[in-house]
Amino acid sequence: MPKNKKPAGGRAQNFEPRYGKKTSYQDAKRRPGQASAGTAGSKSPKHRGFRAAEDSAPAKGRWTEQDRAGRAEARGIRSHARGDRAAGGERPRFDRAGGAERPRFDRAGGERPRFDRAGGERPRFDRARGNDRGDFDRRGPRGADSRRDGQDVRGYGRPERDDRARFDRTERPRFDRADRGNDRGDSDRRAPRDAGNGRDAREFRGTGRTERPRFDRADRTARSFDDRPRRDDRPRRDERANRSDWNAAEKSKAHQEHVDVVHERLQAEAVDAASVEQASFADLGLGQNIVRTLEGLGATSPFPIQAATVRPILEGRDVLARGRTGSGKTIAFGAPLVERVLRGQAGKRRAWGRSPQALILAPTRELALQIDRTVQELAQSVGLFTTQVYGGVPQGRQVGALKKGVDIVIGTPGRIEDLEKQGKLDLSEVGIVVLDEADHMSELGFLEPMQRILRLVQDDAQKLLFSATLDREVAALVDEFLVDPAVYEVAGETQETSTIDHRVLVIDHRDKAEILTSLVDRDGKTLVFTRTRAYSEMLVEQFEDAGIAAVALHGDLNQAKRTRNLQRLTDGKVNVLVATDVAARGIHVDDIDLVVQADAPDEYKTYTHRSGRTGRAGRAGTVVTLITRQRRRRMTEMLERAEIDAPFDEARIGDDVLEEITGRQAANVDA
DNA sequence: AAAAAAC
Repeated sequence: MPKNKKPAGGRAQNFEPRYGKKTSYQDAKRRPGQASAGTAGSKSPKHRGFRAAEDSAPAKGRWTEQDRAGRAEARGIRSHARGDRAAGGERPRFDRAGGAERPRFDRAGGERPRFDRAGGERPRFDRARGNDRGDFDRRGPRGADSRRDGQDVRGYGRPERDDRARFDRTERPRFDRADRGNDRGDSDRRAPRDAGNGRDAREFRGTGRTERPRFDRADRTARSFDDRPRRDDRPRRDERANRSDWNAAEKSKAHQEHVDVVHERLQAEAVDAASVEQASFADLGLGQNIVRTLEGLGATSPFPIQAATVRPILEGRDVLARGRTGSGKTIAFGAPLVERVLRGQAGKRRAWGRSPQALILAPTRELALQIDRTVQELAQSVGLFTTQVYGGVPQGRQVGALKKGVDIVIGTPGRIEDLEKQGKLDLSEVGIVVLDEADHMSELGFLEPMQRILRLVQDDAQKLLFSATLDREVAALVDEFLVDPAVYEVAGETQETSTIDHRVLVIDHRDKAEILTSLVDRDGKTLVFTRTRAYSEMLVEQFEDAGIAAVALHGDLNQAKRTRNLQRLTDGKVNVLVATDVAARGIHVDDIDLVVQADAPDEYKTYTHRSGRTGRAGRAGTVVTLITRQRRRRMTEMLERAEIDAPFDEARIGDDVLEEITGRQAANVDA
């Protein structure tokens, strides 16, 4: 029954682990997820990330280590493609003149590429001449030695970065919450000027790898669609066979073993907030209308991930980007995508029945809807049209919109394939594809539909892969569909620069129901995650019985209920949403300040994404995970992989710690 | 093992 509202307990407690000791990787000065003997996830010979001694045996060639990593991480695809290239000696050429068929993206433009042709020729990156690893995969050998030689443990391997991101948790300053929002470039639209003092202003240059294309303004060159290599110049599909077999086998093995697969971290250009904060959206190359619309959306100056990706996307590059949850990824791909479609459509907009030029794919319908809300505004401002294509609703409206002609399709894989097969959605002119939550879209069940869809768009369509947990799990897609992708992440995105407090409550199972009720009995918006649909329904009932209005969100509900229930939380008509992992990724509700994990997640990525429903765009939030005693070890290991340091508290019904969690949040909301 | 994604 309604209780709590106790004002904040001592703040300091929130940052002082009172349970357990520091996690092992802190002591070891090593990042979780690093492949090594001591790494969680690679200790067991049964684990996919496990590297036995013989693993580092005979060097076979310069890309052998990568090859090996690829086999473990990408189920062999990547190595295949590499092998072909290496054997061929030279990277496939894409000779524009010789091309029998021009990409259809430029169909209306006569002989000239229409899509961003101002910049002239695209620079050629000859992989065979030394950049044999590409941007996607240039991490050094993963042998035990590479960790100990003083290099950045994260694998940047660039000595000049030592002044900045050491990722050495024990040495990093801790920030009080009061300071937050002032020291983060992305926490505040006011873009603090003092951010990152003492760091090098480092733009998008590939330090230490001279062969990487640079993105200084001066020597930046634009690339048209025509300049892009055609996919049939790449290794043929039959030569890359049995990918699916690999996937299925590896995945099912992982499932059988209940292994939380830790993929190798993607190597990325770390974009320093301080180095990009000067640029405005207009500076980055976006047009007036879009810039104005962004302002209307509350985006007056670019967040770091946006500052990083807008330019390369406008240049036509394939881009992989990792930015923490709530860091503004939708705009990071949405704005340049609209700009680019606009440029490619000059003079031929609004033709009846025109086929879409861009496709944005999301793993859930709610996320597709949400992306559309942002992208549609941007598109409208320049006279472009978007439509959603997702399942669970009658297809009539979607088909009707497509008949009239749309420029940008946003949707989920199933319905998109369905309409395409019915001949009601023509993907052949799609020149830009975005995969939001790309790592998730590369998982079993999603990967093959994604591959089928990507084969339907233009061979040389630009691909943009975004996720807060982007890792090498996307390798299967990258190898087949991306060309020389640029990889970005935002520097310094660590727990210390986050606005999320993490707590773990160790409870008795018999207390669980009552503790859950007391946690959601509060003023702010609370999102509760369960492992199963049934349990989420059960909890809703339980909360309602306790007089707390709550709604559920899971895949057993029809789409109308799903949409309505989420809306009710957004509108504030209820304060409690109980959801399965359908709501784990991407969903943005402005002011969720407490996430309760009624069931602990099994995977660290799930932890990251669920947690990311709070603490968005620099706002404060708390994540509480309930576990029983016997799960402590597993929880500790998962937190290590998620790179989260959270205090464990024993809790019983009515304990102060519960009041502290709920009461403090209520106080924050008032503030 | 569960969840998501088409009808």
